[in-house]
Amino acid sequence: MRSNYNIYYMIHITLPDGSIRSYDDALTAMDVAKDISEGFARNVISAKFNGTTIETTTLLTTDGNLVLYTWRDDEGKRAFWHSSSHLLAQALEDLYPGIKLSIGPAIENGFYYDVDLGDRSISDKDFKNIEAKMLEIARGKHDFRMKSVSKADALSLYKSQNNAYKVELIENLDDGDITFCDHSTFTDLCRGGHIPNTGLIKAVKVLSVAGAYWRGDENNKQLTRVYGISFPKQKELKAYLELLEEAKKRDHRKLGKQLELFTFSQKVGQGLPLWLPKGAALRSRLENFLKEAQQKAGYEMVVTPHIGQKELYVTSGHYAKYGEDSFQPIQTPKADEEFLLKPMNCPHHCEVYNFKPHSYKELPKRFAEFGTVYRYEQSGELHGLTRVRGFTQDDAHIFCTPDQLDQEFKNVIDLVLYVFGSLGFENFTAQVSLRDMDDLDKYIGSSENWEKAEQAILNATKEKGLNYVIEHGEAAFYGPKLDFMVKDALGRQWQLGTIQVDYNLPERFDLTYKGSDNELHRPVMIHRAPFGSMERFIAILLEHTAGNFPLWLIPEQVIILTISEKYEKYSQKVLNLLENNEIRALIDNRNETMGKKIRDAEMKKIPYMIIVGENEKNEEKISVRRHGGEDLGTISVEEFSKIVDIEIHKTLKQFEV
RNA sequence: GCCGAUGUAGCUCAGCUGGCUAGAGCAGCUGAUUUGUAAUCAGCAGGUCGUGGGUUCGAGUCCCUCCAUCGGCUCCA
Repeated sequence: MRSNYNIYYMIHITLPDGSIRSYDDALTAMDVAKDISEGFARNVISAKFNGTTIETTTLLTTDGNLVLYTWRDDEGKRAFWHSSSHLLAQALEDLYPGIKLSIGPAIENGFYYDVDLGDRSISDKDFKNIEAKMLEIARGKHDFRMKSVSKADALSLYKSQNNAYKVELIENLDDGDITFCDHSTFTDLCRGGHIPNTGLIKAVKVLSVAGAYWRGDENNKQLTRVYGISFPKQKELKAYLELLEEAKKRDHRKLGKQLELFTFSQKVGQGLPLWLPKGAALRSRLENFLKEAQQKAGYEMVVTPHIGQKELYVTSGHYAKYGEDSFQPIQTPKADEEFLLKPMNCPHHCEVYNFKPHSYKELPKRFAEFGTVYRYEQSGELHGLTRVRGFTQDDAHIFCTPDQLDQEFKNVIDLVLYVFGSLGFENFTAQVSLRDMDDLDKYIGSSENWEKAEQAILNATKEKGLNYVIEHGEAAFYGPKLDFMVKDALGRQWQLGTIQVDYNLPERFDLTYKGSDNELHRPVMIHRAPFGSMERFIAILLEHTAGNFPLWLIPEQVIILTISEKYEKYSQKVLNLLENNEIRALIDNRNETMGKKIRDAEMKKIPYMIIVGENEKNEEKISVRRHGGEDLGTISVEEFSKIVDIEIHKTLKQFEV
């Protein structure tokens, strides 16, 4: 790497392991990779220099930190998929001349491109053509080449194509910062971060099309979004598609049907789940579990009606915000009388608080209720049990003094962590949802109170040592939130537990307490729901466990399988013994073979199978098989009860205040 | 609500370019079998092909409306 002209200075490249390589001339990231090893260089597909994503062909002219990425790194995948989206765009332009490109980023699994197709449309019948075109381009092994373009040139290019989307994007960029990326005959406005050439893309799949509003605003034109994914090897694409198939088997809608937990009826209405006996049993067990913990944590249960006068929601501010988009008021024979189905429990709980004057000595008051609420979600938004129109919140509202807020908030975090821990949710994200500072009109309440509330949440979250992310613009209209996000089988994030600080409703409902100074003060309110809603929580739990719920929760823990009808009496005796030990069991004494009964029990995902026949009857014992096939041998009911007890207490701990 | 797709028996699915009384497996019912760790055998029954219109000599199949579901977008108190 010796040059005749630059012998007086050296370039020092620091690699992630801390080693420093020195070169006496400018060189590319790929040159450094080759210098490390030719084999490694063949796998390098993208790079970062001093924290900025660069091309592998970018000339490094100064000292700095270089990170080289392969397909195994997230950064590498991002570059791979970002590059693939260029191919998608080119393929679409080839197949649908005159379309207008807008944006096309890499996403968590793959990439998309949003295009304006004019009056044409794309459906899944076209996917094969698009894939074939993309692969054809890929095989050309075209290099990705970045170039700087002046703002004027960039604008004139897209203005000549009548592409208002790109023009809008460029207008928001500074002259000098504008780059394009070329490959083959294709060019696109682009910030950079590509793989070396198109030839690395060996497998491509167009996954779906969808409408997507320009800039995510439903007032803008809806573009066509084409989703795809690509891989360096055909084998990897196949594995990915198989993974998707596997995930679909854990879909809560499928399992809910299979395990007879819940159903929907067109006659009842969309988004209105019907809980079947087993689902209802599971649900009430979950409720009791939380009730017990809440009782220890000083909550008091209340019960409030499913409807409330319209005035209630005018007072709360919800009517102004959501009135139009809600189930419309219920009329009565009396003119001017209107009730709303309750879309949340807070206004009712405010009135519960208001039933008598409070002293600071009584606070905090913690009112809890499994409150069923109804929200008119847009039809296109409904999704199994995770997004419904009628659901039950494990709701509670804490009314406390401003001084108590921090501690109360932290206590609620403990309760949520207890709930998540007992159900095996370890991979959750704590999301601190704050205001969108660019659109403050959306929110009600004083900015001073918002400031206090946001600070309180951040403090508690940090102090509890939660791994958290901050999302601006995700707050509720009346206050900031701490949401516990969990992913479903397909990797979609759902909000389960939520804790929200609210200074607003106490104001609107004129809630007060008498302080030690004999003056009236405003309490602070915390809304919280550890599950979020029973429906969504059970849905996500189903997807996480694939229906193999924790033993303490599952509706049917044990099934007794009789070898033949001759052992029915003994099986009944075993059932009674199990029931005495508070084990939930049922008997399968059908006239079927053992193989058949086991198969059925396996498919119902019952954790334990007890087989009783001649031997068991004579020895007064039971033979136990665990779901999945493990044989626990022939043991007594007492020994079995101990096994069950140990397993239950492994996951279900007592809540400690 | 918007874009795209799908809708056949309780469940899972066949049914090609429109052409005899719409098929299968599982589940159900009846009978035989009395069974030892993932499907015993036989028979029976079960569908206005999501809904309402249209095209056609003829529609599960083609077209339109509506409904529901699925993947996204927007929304999510």
